[in-house]
Amino acid sequence: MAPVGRPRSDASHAAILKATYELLREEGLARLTLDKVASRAGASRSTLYRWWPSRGAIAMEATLDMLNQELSLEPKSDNALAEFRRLLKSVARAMRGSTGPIMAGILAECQRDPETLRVFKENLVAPRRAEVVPLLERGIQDGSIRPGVAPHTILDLTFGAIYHQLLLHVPTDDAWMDGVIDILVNGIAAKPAA
Amino acid sequence: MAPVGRPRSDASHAAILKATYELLREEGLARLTLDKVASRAGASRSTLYRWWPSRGAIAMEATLDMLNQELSLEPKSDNALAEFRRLLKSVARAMRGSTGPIMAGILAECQRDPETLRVFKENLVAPRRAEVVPLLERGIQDGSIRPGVAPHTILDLTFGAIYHQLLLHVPTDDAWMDGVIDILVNGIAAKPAA
DNA sequence: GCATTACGACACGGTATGTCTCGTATTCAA
DNA sequence: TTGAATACGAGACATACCGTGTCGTAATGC
Repeated sequence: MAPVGRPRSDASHAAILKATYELLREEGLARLTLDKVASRAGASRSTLYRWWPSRGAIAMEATLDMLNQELSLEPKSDNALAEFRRLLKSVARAMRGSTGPIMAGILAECQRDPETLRVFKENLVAPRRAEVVPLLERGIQDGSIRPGVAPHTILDLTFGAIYHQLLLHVPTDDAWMDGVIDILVNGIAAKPAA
Repeated sequence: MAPVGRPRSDASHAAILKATYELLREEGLARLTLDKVASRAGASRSTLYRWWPSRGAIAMEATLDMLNQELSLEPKSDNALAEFRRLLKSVARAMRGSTGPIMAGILAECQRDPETLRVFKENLVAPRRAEVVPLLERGIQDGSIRPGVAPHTILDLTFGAIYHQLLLHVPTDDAWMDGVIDILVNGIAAKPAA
């Protein structure tokens, strides 16, 4: 049971993630090469390949580390719908910074590497949804959200809208996000009786 | 003014686009190389580079040719909102076939090549929106869509949702699309009086 | 000490890129 | 009919990155 041999170097691990993260901010995932990561981290490419299967995997780990710091769901409890609003705005705000292009790059990488997509869904999409879906279900029960809508579909729409702007490189602002939320909450159909 | 010298070969042009299109269906954009395109088309790589600046540009032209055949807005005229519904379903249906992965690949390519993104927005996104936005504005005027919503934001949401499923490789069906449209039309907020 | 594992440095073959040269083909104008 | 201009297919070339492998050395437990 006792691990034998020289242990993995935490310093090297940290240096690699740091170098990856810096390079992602500077040049984006598209121009990220393992050569650059290794040389900036003072590591060798062998070490990278020993611990990660692909470029996408390294970028993913570096990004998840960063995202999980940046985005934390603080569960204030008033109306569930109001809380959902706050959540969306915080996501949109995060994507407005240098995190946005990195996320777009990761989504792109997911298209060329199924394994990266799997990790992305498993370690980012699924956990986030697992937090938000109960919130929406609570909203249905407390009467702020109408019954009959599938929480997952709500999330497809909202994150879809944010991804859409990200991928098309359309900058977002609070007004845009307010418009999105308004449509999402109230719909676009004219009310029968105003 | 008269063009001098040997004219561009239409046969070669067509063969290249056909080869590109076939390879896109077979292997996707991620595995598309200009070598393969050239050899399948019986052309030389020189010819490809003479007429297109990048892999993305070739893939884009081939895809636009195909998309513009596949998707045609047939303007039946009843309620504008009903027409919008039909449009969305036809887009979702198109993305369900082999076109979906190709679109996802193009969106990915756009993240690594700004010029490809520019062409994509200019030749696909913008013209489509130019068709649909007036439809939505008509819906506002004929009373089926409530005033105050920005047509562009509606499209950000709807296409965002479709792209979202595409990029995360989540297959869609009619039920999902119905759910999306329901939320979009009616919103998620509980009606004050049911 | 000794087995075991991690490390950095480096080399190798493979693949795709973008640019270039070459000989040949096709068009128009003189 | 000749020549200038341009396109074509074939292929060479340097470059870049990839993924793997080898080496000598360093660090840990027994």
